[in-house]
Amino acid sequence: MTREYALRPVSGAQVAGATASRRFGIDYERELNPAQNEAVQIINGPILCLAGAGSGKTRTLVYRVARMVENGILPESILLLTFTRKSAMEMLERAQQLIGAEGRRVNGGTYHSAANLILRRHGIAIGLPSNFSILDEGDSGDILQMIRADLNLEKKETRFPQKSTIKAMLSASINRGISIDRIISDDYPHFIEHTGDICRMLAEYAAYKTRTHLLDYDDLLLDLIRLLEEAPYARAELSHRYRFLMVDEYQDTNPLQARITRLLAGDERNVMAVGDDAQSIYAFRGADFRNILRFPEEFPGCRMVRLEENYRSTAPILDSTNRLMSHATSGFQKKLFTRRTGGEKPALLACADEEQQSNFVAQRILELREEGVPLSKVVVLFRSGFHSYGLELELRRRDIPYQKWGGFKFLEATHIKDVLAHLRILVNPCDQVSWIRVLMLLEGVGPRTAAKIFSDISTATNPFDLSRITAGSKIKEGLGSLGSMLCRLSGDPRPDTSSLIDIITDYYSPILKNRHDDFPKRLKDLDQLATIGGKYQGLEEFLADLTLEPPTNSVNGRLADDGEKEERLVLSTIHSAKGLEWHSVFVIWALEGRFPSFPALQNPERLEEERRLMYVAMTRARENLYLCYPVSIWDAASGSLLAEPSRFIRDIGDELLERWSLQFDRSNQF
DNA sequence: GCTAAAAATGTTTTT
DNA sequence: CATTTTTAGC
Repeated sequence: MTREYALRPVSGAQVAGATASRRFGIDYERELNPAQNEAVQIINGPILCLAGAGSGKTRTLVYRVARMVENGILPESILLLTFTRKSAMEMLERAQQLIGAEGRRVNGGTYHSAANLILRRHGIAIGLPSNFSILDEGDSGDILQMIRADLNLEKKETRFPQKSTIKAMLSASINRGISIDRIISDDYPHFIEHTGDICRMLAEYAAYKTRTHLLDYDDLLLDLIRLLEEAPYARAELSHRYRFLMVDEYQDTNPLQARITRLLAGDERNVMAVGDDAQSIYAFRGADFRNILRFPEEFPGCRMVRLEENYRSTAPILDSTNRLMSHATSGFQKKLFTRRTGGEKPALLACADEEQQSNFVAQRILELREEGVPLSKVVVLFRSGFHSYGLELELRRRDIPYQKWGGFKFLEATHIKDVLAHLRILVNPCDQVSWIRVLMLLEGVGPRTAAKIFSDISTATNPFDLSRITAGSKIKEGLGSLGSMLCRLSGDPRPDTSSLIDIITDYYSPILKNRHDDFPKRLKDLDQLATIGGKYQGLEEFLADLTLEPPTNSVNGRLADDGEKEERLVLSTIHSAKGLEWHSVFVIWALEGRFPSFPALQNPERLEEERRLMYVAMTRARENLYLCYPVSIWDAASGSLLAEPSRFIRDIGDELLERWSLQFDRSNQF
């Protein structure tokens, strides 16, 4: 997502009116509906576009880019903020298809990736060095655990929150703009007695990050705000450079991102926000659908356009999703319409158990393929990553190729993190977390010894000279080979990321073989890491991108690097499926306690979010929609029997769905 | 005191 | 299945 950028002088003519030539030969009035066209033609000033599911939102954004460029606006001065890498890529690709090479010059990415780029360049204005490393959730957890040990908070009689919970508290506090005390007393009342200790840890965490030049995801946003508010010169330059902002999925922005939008918009306020309050599904990370409703107040005089015609789904599917949302207790009431009459009602499948659910899905998918629907046009959606485990077994048994989105990520795998830690040390030798991770890979080194060795390293003139560190002979041996490798790597004047990874992999593979039985698979992952690295010139850029926009391949799925463009079924969490569409959609585990999920059952606001999540899932379908649930399942996690179909199915009602009854057919079992 | 191996446990969703 | 806690071993 990173691209080289050259600042060019801007003249007044670039925002000229509609008289500019139509060089792309686009007939806007014919290719867009009136509402879409209105949104496309309004270029200056704030505009809010409320776009229902499947209403041609991306199309509108892409055409608007074309219109702007036709008007003489430099593609470079357009900044497209989207929520996921997938949608950013899709948008830039489609812009390119429409207007050619100039489309490539449009800037696009997530708020976090934009913050990263801007801070690398301008961060120095607020005292931030440009070689900072970015922490993912796991890294933050490692640091918190270390701090907990340092503060002697390890042994507690009453339950102390886990590191991931503490991080979640901090994130909630920052992203929602609520004090940490209130977050704990409202959302984690059972930990209230530890409030003091948690605050001590978090203060230490903040100090630690500053000291070692580390930024977590939230810091990227916070520091960008700090830069824009405290460095007027940088802000002026940036709002001049990104003169035209477009934000997709605005309903998923949080207060910090809204503030960034306002700051970047500058005085000209050329901002378009696109979104749908009914599809807000990121409240857990501070997003607030009311943000989009507040947009007109934030940008007085803003124009409003509504896109309500759905081009995606058939009428029966849309009827059921409209019905689902008519039970919503908050948000705009609205009804999408479609001209795609005909088509089947969504199918409802009560399965005996998980096995039967998996069997049905697999079998039906094969039938669809017979009917001419390729695997790649089919998706199975579920609430949580682990809901697909059973189905994955069945798919493997039947040799149905699939890829899984969401759930465990490539870079969360230990072997990937190990190799990346070596690279991070090279970029940022103050990075204690990575050092300790690397040192603990050595025979005989645990957390204690690693910390000791690190304190020696941090005072040394050359951090990679490990030969003079005092340690036992066994440890010394390991330190020796680590040190010589690091010296070799850091001595390379023109390092090439992929060969760096290869050298580290050579060093690391004995360790890998020692620890993991499945090392051939993991070595293949490392090969792939090197391949990815080959696409970057700079190491820093590679590491930042990997943290912000990780590859979507799951570790255990078959890797996509084997060249052949095989047709594959997609398995995805609903969150990862947002903004996309498929010919046929299966939603599995539509069961009280799974979807809506257990933790959501207590809280009406969360339940509403689950409803929107179901809405997002169902509106992905063009032609076929299957809602499946096992009739009764013992849930070990909650210790209860789940035997109620999802309340959302009841809300839709029987007359809009078609019940399929499953016959037992033993011939399919083996 | 520290490390390493073995048993237990428990899972939303993502940048 | 991967992390976290417990226990054995050095």
